[in-house]
Amino acid sequence: MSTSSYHHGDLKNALIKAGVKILAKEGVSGLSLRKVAKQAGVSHAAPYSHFADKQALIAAISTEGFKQLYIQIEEIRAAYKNKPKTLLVETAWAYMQFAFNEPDRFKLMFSSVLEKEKEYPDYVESSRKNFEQIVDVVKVCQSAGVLRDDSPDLITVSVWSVVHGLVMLVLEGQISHTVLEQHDLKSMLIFTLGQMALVELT
Amino acid sequence: MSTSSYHHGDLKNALIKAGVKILAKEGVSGLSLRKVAKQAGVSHAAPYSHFADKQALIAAISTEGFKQLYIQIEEIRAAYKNKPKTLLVETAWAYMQFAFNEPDRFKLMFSSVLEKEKEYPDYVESSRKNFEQIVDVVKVCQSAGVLRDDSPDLITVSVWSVVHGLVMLVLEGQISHTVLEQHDLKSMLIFTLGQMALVELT
DNA sequence: TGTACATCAGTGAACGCGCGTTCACTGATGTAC
DNA sequence: TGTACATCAGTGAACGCGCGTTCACTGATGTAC
Repeated sequence: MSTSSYHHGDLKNALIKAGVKILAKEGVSGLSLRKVAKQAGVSHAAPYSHFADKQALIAAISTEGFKQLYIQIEEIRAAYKNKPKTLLVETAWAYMQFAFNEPDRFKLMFSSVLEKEKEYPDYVESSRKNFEQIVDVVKVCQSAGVLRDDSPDLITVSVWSVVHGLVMLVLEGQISHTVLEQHDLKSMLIFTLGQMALVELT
Repeated sequence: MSTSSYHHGDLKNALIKAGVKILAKEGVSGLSLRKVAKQAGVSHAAPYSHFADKQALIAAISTEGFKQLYIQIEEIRAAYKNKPKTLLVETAWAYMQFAFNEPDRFKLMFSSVLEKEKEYPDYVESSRKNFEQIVDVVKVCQSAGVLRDDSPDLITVSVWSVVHGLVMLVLEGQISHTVLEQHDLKSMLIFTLGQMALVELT
């Protein structure tokens, strides 16, 4: 599987990686099949051997992102199994860090750029799994009296909303300079999550 | 100022309106100067008499959106001056309704599609004004014991985050079918805001 | 009131560009014998 | 072990398209006299 051979060997994954790189360098609007192919060192028609069209590549890039995020949060869950307050904060913080490490992949994943989700069962499944993962964290926090004992789905939507909203507002440059200068991101996250928790989070 | 004359009379505003319409029909990625010109019934080079480039038109479309949203929320503020709980809910609801009436303009306004904001002082100013408007609502709620008595800026960021996050997640189709079927948007908004409030909002 | 003229909003042709996708092809690979 | 062959991943030319922007122009308008 030398890189100099005519056949690439693992072009499919290489294209996903290249896509992630283009996303990081040029954003969602700069993501094109031709650039991805070039980044992977392959002719611009080569991706069609592995993806039906641009949407299919986008689906794969997103899906892979969901899986990575899932793993990162699983690690948090394992580490803070018995510390619900820390579990809540660190799960949210992992989400936020993921978003800041790869802003444009994050935006892609949680946007409707992918038009026919239904056609990509792997995408749908990993997205659903990530939601269930947060529901599980929320349930632990509910049992421990950290979050209100309401419908777990609704509480999850609330918690997710507040974290997702904060992330998006910061990512999109909507939070004023003055506010950002006075507080670091993690403090803002804890403060904001703290508005929702039944107990002090710090 | 007949519409059949060679000179349009109010092309600048007509172009903004046309842009809003294209946005509604084809989304942010479908917004092009050429389509906007066509929609306004004018040659594709005509916009350059009123806007330096595409970014300038985008700035104008966003700015006008901020001004409209400001007015809508001012009406809410006038109507519920002395009912802080209702004020909070209805302000958030106005924000949400604005987003759902014109999803793509909303996304445009609160995104970083506009690259050099600084070059559009009118945009920066109206965006800042809208933030201050929410801060004022938050302060009223704090005085009335509806929201925690912390830094108004931070509380505003929290409240804004939760509402913005919920809006974005719903707009981008991230909330699962099953959850959406069981709760209407306003209930979800009130529930979510309720997580943050010190008192029952209903 | 009528005329000459300056202004400048809007026109239409043209530019170069990058895009997604297709297609006939080529050549490296692995397998059957 | 060596050879013939089928497979199919990757190539490169070509397609049509819509885009932002420029430019020399035209003709409607308002103003100065």
